[in-house]
Amino acid sequence: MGNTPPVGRKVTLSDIAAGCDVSRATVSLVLRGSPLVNKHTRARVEEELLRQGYVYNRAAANLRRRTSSSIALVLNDLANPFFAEFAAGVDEILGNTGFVTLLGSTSESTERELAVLGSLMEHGPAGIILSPAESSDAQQILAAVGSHTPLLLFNREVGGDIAACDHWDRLFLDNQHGARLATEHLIAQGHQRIAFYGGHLSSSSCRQRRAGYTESMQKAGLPVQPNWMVECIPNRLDAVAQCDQLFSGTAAPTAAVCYNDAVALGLMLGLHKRGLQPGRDFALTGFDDIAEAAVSAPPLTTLAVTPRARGRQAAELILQRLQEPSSSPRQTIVPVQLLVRASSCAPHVA
Amino acid sequence: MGNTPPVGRKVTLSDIAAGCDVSRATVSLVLRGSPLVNKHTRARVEEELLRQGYVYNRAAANLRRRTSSSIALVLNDLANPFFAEFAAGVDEILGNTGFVTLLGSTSESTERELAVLGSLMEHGPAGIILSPAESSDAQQILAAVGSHTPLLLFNREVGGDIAACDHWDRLFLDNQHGARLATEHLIAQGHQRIAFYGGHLSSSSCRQRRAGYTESMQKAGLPVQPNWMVECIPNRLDAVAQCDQLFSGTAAPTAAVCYNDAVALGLMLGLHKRGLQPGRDFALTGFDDIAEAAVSAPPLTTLAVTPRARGRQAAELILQRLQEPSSSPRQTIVPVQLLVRASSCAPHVA
DNA sequence: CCTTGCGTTTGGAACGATCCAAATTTACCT
DNA sequence: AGGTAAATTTGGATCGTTCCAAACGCAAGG
Repeated sequence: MGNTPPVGRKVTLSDIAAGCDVSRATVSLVLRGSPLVNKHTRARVEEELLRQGYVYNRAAANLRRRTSSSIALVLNDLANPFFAEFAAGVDEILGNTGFVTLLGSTSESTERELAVLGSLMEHGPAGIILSPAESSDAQQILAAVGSHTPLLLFNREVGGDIAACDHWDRLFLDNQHGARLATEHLIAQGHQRIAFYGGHLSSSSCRQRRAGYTESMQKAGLPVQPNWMVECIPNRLDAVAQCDQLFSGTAAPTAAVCYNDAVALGLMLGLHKRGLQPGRDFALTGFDDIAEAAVSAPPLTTLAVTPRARGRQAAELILQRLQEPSSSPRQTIVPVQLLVRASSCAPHVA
Repeated sequence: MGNTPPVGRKVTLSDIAAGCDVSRATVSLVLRGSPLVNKHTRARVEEELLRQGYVYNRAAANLRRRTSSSIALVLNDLANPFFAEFAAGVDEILGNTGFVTLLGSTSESTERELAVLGSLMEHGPAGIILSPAESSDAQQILAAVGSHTPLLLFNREVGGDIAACDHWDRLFLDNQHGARLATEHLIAQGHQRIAFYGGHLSSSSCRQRRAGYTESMQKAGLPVQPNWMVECIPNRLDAVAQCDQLFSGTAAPTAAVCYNDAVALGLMLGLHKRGLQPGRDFALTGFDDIAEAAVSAPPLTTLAVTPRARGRQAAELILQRLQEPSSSPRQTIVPVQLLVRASSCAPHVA
């Protein structure tokens, strides 16, 4: 008794069936924990499964059942800690639900984005979570993913004919409100000449943050000088480099709302180089609350967006969508929270 | 002419075949670019593919061909920028090769690691890239992945009966040599009382780095005080918290080799709190060269490990293994490079 | 007219699972 | 024992693709 497992081939359900003299159907029922099968049969089958070292072939099952057990996660920049945390959150939930995460990283390239989406679609994901590249086009993405796979757009709006994609779910940060909170906080501290520093206008999140800033400035009746609106690549290095632009006009700002934490930390260094001490001579705020914001010198006032929780939320949203495929699309705007730390001091009296 | 695509169902190869009146086999040949099919037939089929919006079902093809087009990537901590960069590198290469990345994040939990591996195995990956959790057991992992799927161990050795897993490929950093470089650099700067700060002895990389440190100290004939070997959780927060331990003994160190950059940056803050200025009153080095190392105050001397390149390398190694499944297992130790910055000053003369 | 050969096309059996209706066994009640 | 209902098991078709051997059409050669 007990024939040996097959050699160059994986153990299949038929091998188990043959090994303990039942039909394939019965083994299948055991695998899925059906209450139909008899206790003793189940025990015999389970022993055989162990003995032969069976591993379930989910692809075959999915083919037959016309289901899917994967979710595609396509990110514009996985190396960015914000998205890395987000991905960890997504995977945390999906892993618990028996789904597997198909990863794709696009490095902000729309070409690569389309290629990655195309390749992932061939694996038939049940849904897609997409944080698009900066200049993604709605039409092209729609063409790549079709209209049968639910898609959750995260973090950024796409360009082009958005109307065609109004069946997508959306999960965005409340960028505008966040920037308003930061600006109002600086105004409350007594600042009047406040800049908006960093980011690219081509990204929707930057435009939204700027809008919040502008709104608050107008509401407070404060003017905005052109040289207080500085664009830069949203990383530390370019933020250091563009610092001088802030001070190129006649009226130098005493504070800045920064596009994100990376930019804010870069600006701190730039200020140091000009002999200004951030948190004493100049106030500034960030966005994201990355790990170092709490421990920089001075600690950075910023807006917490809890990317890991966002990842979990995104996963949950797409799973909900799978449950009710035809309920109307949802747009979720998640609030952000102002964390006041030492970098947003009151204006320095010279 | 031209019947419409099916409704509640995906377009299949049979739909195309029916749509342009050829057999399924012919369509299949067209899809795979076979030279056998006639030019005109190919054109007709390709038009029909477009017209119906066909998307290839790779799972079905893989089932029939008994192949796989995915690689599992299982990481102990995706949220860590080092691994996020690594993952981006892996995905970059795999994406170009038509493979898809199955992601799994384990959060340093061995339980979750086994669960994730089990779940990913059901999708039949062609290979596995694993950066194991701190106290992973070789036997258990082997049981989870079987011995038919090639596995590349990254970054850490696993515990338990390693002999059973000597068919795995390995890709490690040269931790010991790196720590030696850092220690020797500090010695050359004139330091004699040098600590090793941070990390957990349960991780193999920490043990290796300590070994390199100890080796260099012995070679230079320098004694090591017990309170100079401080363990801490390898993140910034705990590194700040444990700082005082360094100064608890009679002879305070004047420099420290830190387990990694996060720890080093934390230590900097801890030193500040004690009124010591890192880079002037105390010298220190990190490990990893994370983005902020270059822009901290002072900039951090560290060891560059180029995680993105490591990711690309890991992907290439596993692809090579798929090419030659039975060549003998490889162990690759990649060199690390010392980057001298301002944090590693000469001893301060009081 | 029959063969031969080449270039193309094709039906049907796989791959490893699930579904379903029908068959079989077991249990229970008169 | 006979009959019926419940519990358990099962064969065969099927998911969407690829493989393979066989068949087809057609031109050249005998």
